[in-house]
Amino acid sequence: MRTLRLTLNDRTMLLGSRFFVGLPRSTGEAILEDVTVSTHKERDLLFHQDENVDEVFWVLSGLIRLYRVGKDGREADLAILPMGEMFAESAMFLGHRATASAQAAQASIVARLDSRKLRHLVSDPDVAQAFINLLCHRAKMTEDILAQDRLLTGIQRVASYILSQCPAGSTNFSFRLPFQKNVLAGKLGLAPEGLSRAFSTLRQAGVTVNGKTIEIRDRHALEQFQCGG
Amino acid sequence: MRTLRLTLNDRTMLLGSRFFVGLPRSTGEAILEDVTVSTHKERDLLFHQDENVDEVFWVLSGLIRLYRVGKDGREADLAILPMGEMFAESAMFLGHRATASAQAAQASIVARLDSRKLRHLVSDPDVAQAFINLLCHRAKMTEDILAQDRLLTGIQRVASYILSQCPAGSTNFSFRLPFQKNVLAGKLGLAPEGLSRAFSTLRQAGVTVNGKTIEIRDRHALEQFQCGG
DNA sequence: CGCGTCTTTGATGCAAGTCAATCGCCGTGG
DNA sequence: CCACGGCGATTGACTTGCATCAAAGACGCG
Repeated sequence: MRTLRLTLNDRTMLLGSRFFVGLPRSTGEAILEDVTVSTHKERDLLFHQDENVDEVFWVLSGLIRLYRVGKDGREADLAILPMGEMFAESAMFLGHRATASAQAAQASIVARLDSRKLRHLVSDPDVAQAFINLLCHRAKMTEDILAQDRLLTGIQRVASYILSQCPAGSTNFSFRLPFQKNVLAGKLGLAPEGLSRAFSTLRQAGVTVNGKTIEIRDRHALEQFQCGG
Repeated sequence: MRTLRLTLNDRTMLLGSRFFVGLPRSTGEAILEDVTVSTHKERDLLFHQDENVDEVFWVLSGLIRLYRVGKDGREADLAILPMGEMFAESAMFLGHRATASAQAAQASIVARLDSRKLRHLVSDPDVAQAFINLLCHRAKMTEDILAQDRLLTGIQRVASYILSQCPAGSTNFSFRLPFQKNVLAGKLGLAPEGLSRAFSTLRQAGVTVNGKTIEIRDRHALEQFQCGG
């Protein structure tokens, strides 16, 4: 399903997101001029790896999962993108070939723009700089994940994730998972069963899981786990 | 040790490398104007993660290893950079903080440039485009490694690597490893012992390893392994 | 020739994937 | 309102992959 234009809310949300935030207002508005909007049910496929992709996308709501599919059909998540994130941006510089598949991990709304239009604007130094910032940030994210995969065990990655959700300074806190456990498992490079077991091991570090609510009794106990206890 | 200027060979090599190849000759030469050169023994540290890095680098010869160090001291390789590759480029856009450590994996020679100088040139659309291309390419590399780590076993990654060295169309070939097995193991996310065992398993697929020389009798047998045999 | 470093091999243990069964939750329809 | 069916989450038993430790072998270098 396709709706024609961006709501005002979505527009201001996007203008505050990573890609646009460094751009002059007028440039940002000009880019958003020709944007279209589409909605997707959970599990809808936006595009498939190696397919031709002539658009760039922004997540307006929901959650988009980027992943690769192996020869045996198994899938590996590369990123889980929340509201405001841009994607398929590197396809537009790499011959319009998608480097990964994109799927709605929940019901989602997505903004899209013909990438040729944006491509021309790269001659504007502000736009180029925005791309560079975005790409650097993305590169670091992927490096972080790779390093975590190689340096930490599953349980340690889960502990890290929980701590990353902890507001600085608090030792005792709780939060709601922003997505299904399924999705979190994929993001952390674990099978769903593995995540489940990790949670149950972390109980002894004072972590209580109830549906999507996670409660941490003592931050420091968790930090022990994160560093290899 | 530091030598003053670039040799003519190095200069033309760099001008043909990924970052410079899309740039007008004059722009490339201007950038290389203020470059300095340093040489490093194997295992020399160029910079450490989280350190301040005010330069960007190019590999003139040898091999530079980018890696992260975990809290327990274990190391995870993010990339092994051969001649012509640029690095620490994202530090210059991320507050001059290195996202990884860099070490010479062999005796190496490296060109370096004050990153503030290059930073100013990003307002030149050609230079900006060169950065964007570089960053996209790098992002894809890292994604590839992540996907390989998550989708393939160690043996399959080794098989993939060997096949990636195979000239298209030939079914029967041999080549020399461009670095120590140690380094290859790290690049593939394996312990050295793991790589050794992988080679010995692959013997039954017609792979013969003798020092740094690798010989493949039948490409197709290897492809079986790569896909999960 | 002898020493150190890289590599290989073997034995062992842990991490995590897989398969299968169960449980709990929620929405549907009777 | 309750019974049913479906799906995600959990748990258990088992298997595989790989790191680790230890020792022996190969290789290069002074």
